[in-house]
Amino acid sequence: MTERGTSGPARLTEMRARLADYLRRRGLRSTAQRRLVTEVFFETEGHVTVEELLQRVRARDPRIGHATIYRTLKLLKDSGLAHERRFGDGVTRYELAHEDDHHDHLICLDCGRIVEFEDEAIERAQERVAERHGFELLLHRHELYGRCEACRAGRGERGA
Amino acid sequence: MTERGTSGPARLTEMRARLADYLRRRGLRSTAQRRLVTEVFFETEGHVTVEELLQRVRARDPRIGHATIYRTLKLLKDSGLAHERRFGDGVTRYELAHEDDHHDHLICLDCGRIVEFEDEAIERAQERVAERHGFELLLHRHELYGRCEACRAGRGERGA
DNA sequence: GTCGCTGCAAAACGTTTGCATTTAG
DNA sequence: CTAAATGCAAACGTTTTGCAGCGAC
Repeated sequence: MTERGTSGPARLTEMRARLADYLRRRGLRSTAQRRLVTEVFFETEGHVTVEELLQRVRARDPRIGHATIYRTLKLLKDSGLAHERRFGDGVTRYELAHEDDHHDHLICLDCGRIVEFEDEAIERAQERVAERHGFELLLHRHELYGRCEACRAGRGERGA
Repeated sequence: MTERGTSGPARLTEMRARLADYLRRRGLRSTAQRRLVTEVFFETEGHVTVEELLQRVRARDPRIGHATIYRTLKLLKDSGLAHERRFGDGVTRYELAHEDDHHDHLICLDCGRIVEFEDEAIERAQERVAERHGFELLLHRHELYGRCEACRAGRGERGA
């Protein structure tokens, strides 16, 4: 997995600025809770569920309610900093948006492992399909479900 | 959209037989409610929600409870006669399974129109991606969201 | 001092389940 | 007669909302 766009601390600064911008433009406020939730989110890798994020946030401030997490994640999504993902198991996951990410997901049905992939040929084929049907393509969801190498070898572990 | 496999009434007979088979094999029963729900489902085109199906079924027998619909749809899914689809709007839809159906969906974000597509190049590319990551590909979900021709021309209609 | 934000609890949503009763086999 | 299926209502898990009080600006 290579870094895209700015990296490390510079990227963090950039993300904070982007959120600040988004808030200011809409007359919204920067509160301690919002800062905490976004910082924790920025530090978290992969595809977090709301519940996971809530736990991490409460480790630092137990008084945070789950409504705040939901509301802040919506903000992050709307400002383009987070992607919302629903992989058919009933929970919504969020992942940090990268600069130019068109990646999709491979999910192991046995252990739940989530792998990202990008495929130019598929991207192009999608455009072709949309065009063929007179659609303007705005977004897509592409998930491949299967069994990962570890699970096929019988050494898969349960959980995420 | 071309017919695949058997067509018309022959197809209906075949589907009924397939369900009967599935039930017999597992010691399950053919009840009046199950027959009603499956017949209504067989008559329904496109991607029905549970609620829609319930309404159609209740038009013929108002005493049917929604649990029966859920339970029967699960049966239809498990016997391979129905596909379960969840397009991010919070409702589960079901569609009749065809013989050799590898199709995916194009969904209009404005009017909700659902169009089916099939693309061999994408199917092959998916296999390649899975293999590249050491996955055995079992199933996939591929949805393209955009605006259909009618909506782009400003004459789209709301609803399904 | 506004007016947006918080936390809580309650409501909403689609779906599943427990149970007493009915019914297929 | 047995065990599966039904309908109802209650329970479920996730997400949303109403609201009184709090706090950013």
